[in-house]
Amino acid sequence: MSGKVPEGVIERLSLYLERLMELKQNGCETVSSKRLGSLTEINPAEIRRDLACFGTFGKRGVGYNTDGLIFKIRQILGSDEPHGIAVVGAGNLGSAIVGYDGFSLHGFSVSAIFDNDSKKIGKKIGELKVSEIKNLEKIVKEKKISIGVIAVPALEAQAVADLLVQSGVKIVLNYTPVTVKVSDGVKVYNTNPVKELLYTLYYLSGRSDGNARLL
Amino acid sequence: MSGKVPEGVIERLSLYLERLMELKQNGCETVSSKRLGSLTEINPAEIRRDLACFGTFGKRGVGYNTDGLIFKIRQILGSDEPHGIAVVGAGNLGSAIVGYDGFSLHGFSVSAIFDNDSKKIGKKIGELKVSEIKNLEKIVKEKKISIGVIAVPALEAQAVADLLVQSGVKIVLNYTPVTVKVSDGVKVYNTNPVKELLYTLYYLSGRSDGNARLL
DNA sequence: TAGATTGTTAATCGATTAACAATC
DNA sequence: TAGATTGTTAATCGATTAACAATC
Repeated sequence: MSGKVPEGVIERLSLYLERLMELKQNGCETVSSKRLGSLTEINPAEIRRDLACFGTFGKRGVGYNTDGLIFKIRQILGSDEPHGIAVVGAGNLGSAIVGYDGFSLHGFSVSAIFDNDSKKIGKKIGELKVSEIKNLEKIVKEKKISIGVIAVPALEAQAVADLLVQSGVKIVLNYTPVTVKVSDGVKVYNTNPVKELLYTLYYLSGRSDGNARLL
Repeated sequence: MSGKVPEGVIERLSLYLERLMELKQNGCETVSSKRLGSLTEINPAEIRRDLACFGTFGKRGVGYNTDGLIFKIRQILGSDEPHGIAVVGAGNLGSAIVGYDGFSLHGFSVSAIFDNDSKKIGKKIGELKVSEIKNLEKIVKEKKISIGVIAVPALEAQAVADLLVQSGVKIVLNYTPVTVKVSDGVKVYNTNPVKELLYTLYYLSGRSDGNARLL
């Protein structure tokens, strides 16, 4: 097991996790690779092989214990522990992210929001008070926040990224259209609806055979 | 040329496009696959092969004409024509999307925004007036809008998706954490920051060798 | 025991890379 | 002409799938 994990395994793992959580909610205690394969449109053999990278979790003749597999995948990904998120920018986008309710199921939670606009500082967004951006480093370290979200105007994106990295954040989600650079050891995910749109356009405009697998 | 296009080519094409537009801004009239390769961290041979799927655009001994290649890639992707976007939901998220300035460079523009809250209807967000959701189908058809964005509470996501599809939209960007289903011929992109976070977590937590290629 | 389904090996498939003749 | 770089073929690499013995 382990050795080297093929490209794509980790991406699929989070897909399995999502479906497994749905199955669990539906009271499903056991699931076969065949079943999970039909839910995810992934070949059952591939699923078994993906899981085999990390150990043997199933029972021959039976399948996988839903709960057990959820637990295992979380362990593999690292989402078995809680992760704090710091949002920088308390405008429309920042407020929307604070209100996003897709994080909590996976142990993520927005635990601080920052702005440099004195009119916004101290105001409440959901349960959170907007903090001064000057206090970012202190608060990020205090709360051991590992994820930073850039939700400021594009021009300020790089400066915010630098500040986040300096404060010890390990993952940066950048919602501006500019590409930010960070030092090694920190991972940036530049969200980019345009990339997806372009990708999808191609498969719609009759330029392909139309049998594309979308992301 | 053409035949069947390998998985991943289209994704890379939009990356090339981005870098090419930067090069153009810097006054670069010609670019070699080697240069583009170093900017994108993609093997030059792969770039040439990717482009060869669609024709021969370069000059041996010289490279590619920046402008010409931009034009060609746009043609391939379908972003040589303008595309209208309808945003549904005039809350924080919808407002943020209207203000997003990454679309215009690629011919996308938000041309309508909708809500069902009478307090919001008629209000201006940026240059746009919020329209009643009842008029969505009419306006989408009138303006020949091909892209719909779901920026409403999760519970309403599926209903909005259905309405968008019924109105003739061909691409749906879903910003809620629920997975929406649409009929064949329509492509949904379920944006999912959680998927990216989980993916990235793995490569940070020392569980891998740390040499992952991020999306 | 018979049926089901895993874990894993071997076969297939497809995508990436290297190499090089063509040619600007 | 000499140097550079393409377009393309052949070689490599890695990932997916099929098949099946192990075993619940």
